[in-house]
Amino acid sequence: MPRSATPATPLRTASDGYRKGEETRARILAVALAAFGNSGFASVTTRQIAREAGVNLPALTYYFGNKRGLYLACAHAIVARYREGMGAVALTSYAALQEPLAPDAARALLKRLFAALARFLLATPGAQNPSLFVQREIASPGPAFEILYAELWRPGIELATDLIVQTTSGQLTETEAQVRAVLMISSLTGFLSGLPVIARTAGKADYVALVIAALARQIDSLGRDDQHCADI
Amino acid sequence: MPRSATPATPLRTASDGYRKGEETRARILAVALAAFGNSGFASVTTRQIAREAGVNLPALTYYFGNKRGLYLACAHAIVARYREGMGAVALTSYAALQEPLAPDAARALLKRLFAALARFLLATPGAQNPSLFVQREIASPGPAFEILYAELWRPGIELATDLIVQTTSGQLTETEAQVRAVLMISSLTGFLSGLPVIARTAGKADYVALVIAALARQIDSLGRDDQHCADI
DNA sequence: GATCATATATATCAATTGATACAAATTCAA
DNA sequence: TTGAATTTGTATCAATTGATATATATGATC
Repeated sequence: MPRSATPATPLRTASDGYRKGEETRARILAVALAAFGNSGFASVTTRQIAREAGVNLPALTYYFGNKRGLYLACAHAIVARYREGMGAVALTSYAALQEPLAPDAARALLKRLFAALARFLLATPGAQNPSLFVQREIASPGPAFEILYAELWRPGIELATDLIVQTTSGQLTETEAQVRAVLMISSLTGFLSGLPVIARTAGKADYVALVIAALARQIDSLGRDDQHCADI
Repeated sequence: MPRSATPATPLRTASDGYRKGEETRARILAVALAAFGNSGFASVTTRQIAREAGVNLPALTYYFGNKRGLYLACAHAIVARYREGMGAVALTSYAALQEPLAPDAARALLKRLFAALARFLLATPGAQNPSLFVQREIASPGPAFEILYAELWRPGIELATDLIVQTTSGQLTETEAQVRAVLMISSLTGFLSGLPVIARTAGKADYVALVIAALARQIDSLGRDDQHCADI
């Protein structure tokens, strides 16, 4: 009998006994995260997850209620992982944006933010990387869209947008800055999706450094209006 | 009885008789393209496609052999659409790259290439937009990966990479240039994926112009090394 | 050790899915 | 018109899927 009526976030008695179940739950979650991230909600079967996690089918129901509950649990885990990896840098920027911010200071924060994001995304090994999961859910909303949008997408875009506005001393409108923000973030996540394919032709390089350098250069060119804008 | 033993690309007798079938085939293909692009191969059922196309289930088998064949036909249609929309601009660049190319000329070609790509991708209405289909297949290879990789991804990346190398007068290594190319292309496709979500907060703006302007500015900053590269 | 909550395993169901056999209708050439 | 090829429609199958009823095993507390 399941221990909870709301299986998506099962209640756990305070007593730390029965720890084995927690490990099983974590193992299922890790397998599901990789599987869903790779192939999407519909492509992955519950049996496949159960087999790879070394459990039997009803274990998924026992721990997560149903397939959708497992998927939502993955989304929550992803949000937690992002907070763990990006929370500090994001909070620093949030705090700085509370008071007037000089363009150069904003630029430095922007670089630090994107460098942290690049490191966070490119450091996580492929199967456990949360980027593809999030990308998929944003591109074609599924059960976890609202969570990921409210907890990751919107705050991320807004933070980057605000920093870009400050970096350019208000030369860009809110919409223009938002377009830049989405373009920069998308370039990162898109690069990550293409990474396995890139490694197919080019060898293994220090892509983290290369990506951070490219983004830093792009951020540098943000506040400057002395470009020689040639023809279209 | 199906008219062909290789249903993926059914043979059609030269006589233009029986034209009604060709229309039905096109209708199924259009519906499938939108459905697969939105939700991926596994999420879409053959019945759903048949219903939306106004045909019955065996019609899919009759025209495309099986679900996989229909999916591959979608991939081929996407390649054709890309060729139609981008072929001219791409060929111009290919021709120019045959002989030595001045940085400013390469930069102009690069701008024109990305402006065309942005227009092509952002102009196509959401449901019929091929970008999501391609993105999905590149991020997690499915039945159509080889086609899209060989016909779209690799040539596209290579062309942009070569133009970037020429624009920067060889200041960037092949790998560095490739990273920039993937980042720029990914930013476009990623932006497209986020567009429905963006329109949720910001209103409807002329995103085409904004995106083209942002990319042009980024291209302008490519060949210049007088940046004030501050802290990380 | 008794007892109960927790955890795992077996067997099975109802619904959906891709695919097919086969019949009926339509279209074009002779 | 006749007839053959093409196109559309009906009914159904075998496999897979998510989920459940239910039995067994394990761990904790007294």
